Amino acid sequence: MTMDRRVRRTRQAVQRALVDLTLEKGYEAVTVTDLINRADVGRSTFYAHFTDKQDVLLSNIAEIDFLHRPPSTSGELFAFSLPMLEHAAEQQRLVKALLGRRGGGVLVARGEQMLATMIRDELTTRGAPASPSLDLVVICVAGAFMALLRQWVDGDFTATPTDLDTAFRTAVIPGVAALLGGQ
Amino acid sequence: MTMDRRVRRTRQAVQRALVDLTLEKGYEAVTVTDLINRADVGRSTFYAHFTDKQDVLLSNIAEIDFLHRPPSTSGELFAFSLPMLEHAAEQQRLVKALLGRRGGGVLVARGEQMLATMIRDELTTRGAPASPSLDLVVICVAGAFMALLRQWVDGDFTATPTDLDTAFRTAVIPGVAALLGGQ
DNA sequence: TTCGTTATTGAACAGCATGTTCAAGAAGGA
DNA sequence: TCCTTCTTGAACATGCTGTTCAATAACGAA
Repeated sequence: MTMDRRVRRTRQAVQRALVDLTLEKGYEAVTVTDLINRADVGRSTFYAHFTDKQDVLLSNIAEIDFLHRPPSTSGELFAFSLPMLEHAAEQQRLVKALLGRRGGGVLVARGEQMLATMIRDELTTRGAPASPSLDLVVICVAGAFMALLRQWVDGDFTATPTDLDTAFRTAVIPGVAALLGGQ
Repeated sequence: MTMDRRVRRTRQAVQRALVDLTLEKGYEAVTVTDLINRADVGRSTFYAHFTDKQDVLLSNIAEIDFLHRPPSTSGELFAFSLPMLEHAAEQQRLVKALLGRRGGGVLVARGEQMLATMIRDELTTRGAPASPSLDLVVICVAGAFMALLRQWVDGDFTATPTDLDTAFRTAVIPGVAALLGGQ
């Protein structure tokens, strides 16, 4: 499981280089050559570890660990929201580089999918019957949350996690609650 | 105002080439050389009209005209929804190429901004006091709608416009209504 | 410390995309 | 018709990609 120390050093250096360079130039503008230079790693070494620029991006997913939180099924609806936002606030650099406007769109898409799955599970657990139309509502909720997150990140984290959480709940909880109550 | 016929022909050929190629390979994978070949246009001609691949993309915005609908301020809340979706359903090819997963993310971002502005105006017109927290709710609503649209497009337009409209309203109208009613 | 294994290096390479230039020719429209 | 404007194709410098290879360096287990 624990890799060779050299491997660890190399991979980390490249991953950090991607974050740094993305913050500086935006993900699109970052080239493999940039990564190599910034990470101070041989070109052949890079391709021994990653296939792509995007491969480096995806390898960073594990580090955005607030996307993997266990869905706290008990308690209030969408309890994931506030803790997730608070966690994001603590990882501003990383989150901004990877999820921001200047970041690679891939992670946003993945995040939205993971969120949607999480939300769908929560709703069916609470008694909503699985159906195509439920899925559509789930997309709305996930889209709302991710849009909020993106906006926050691109606006350099003005507003507090609580502000965002409140807005999110204001917008979607009444609708979802009506859906659940009506069963 | 009306351009030289040659100019019209050239620009159209390139724009169409972008749509076609995006549907085939995805926007990212399309190169300027591809556009030139498909449009059957000289390289120097291309650069006489566009600066970029992205420039071609943006020049297509005007064609997605349902993003410019006048906000029908009267009648029900978010009346733009169903007509917009119906219009999108009629322009599947174009919409899928430009707004889909394989399309350039730029237009999605623009669409979300325009939507947010439209929604904000509608809410303030109806008496919601302008404030930062209102803006956050607006982001949620716009994000929900765009997420729905993206999902629809990438799923090849299964579901009807009415289905989507219903889901959208189910998810966000109760929350927004509470916000308006509470004033 | 030793020693076999594994990772890194740097340079070189072919391939391809970009964006610019220019003189010659074709098409437009008044 | 005739002047203007657009298009053409080719050539070019530049920069990025992804691969290869033999030499060297670092690792970690015994």
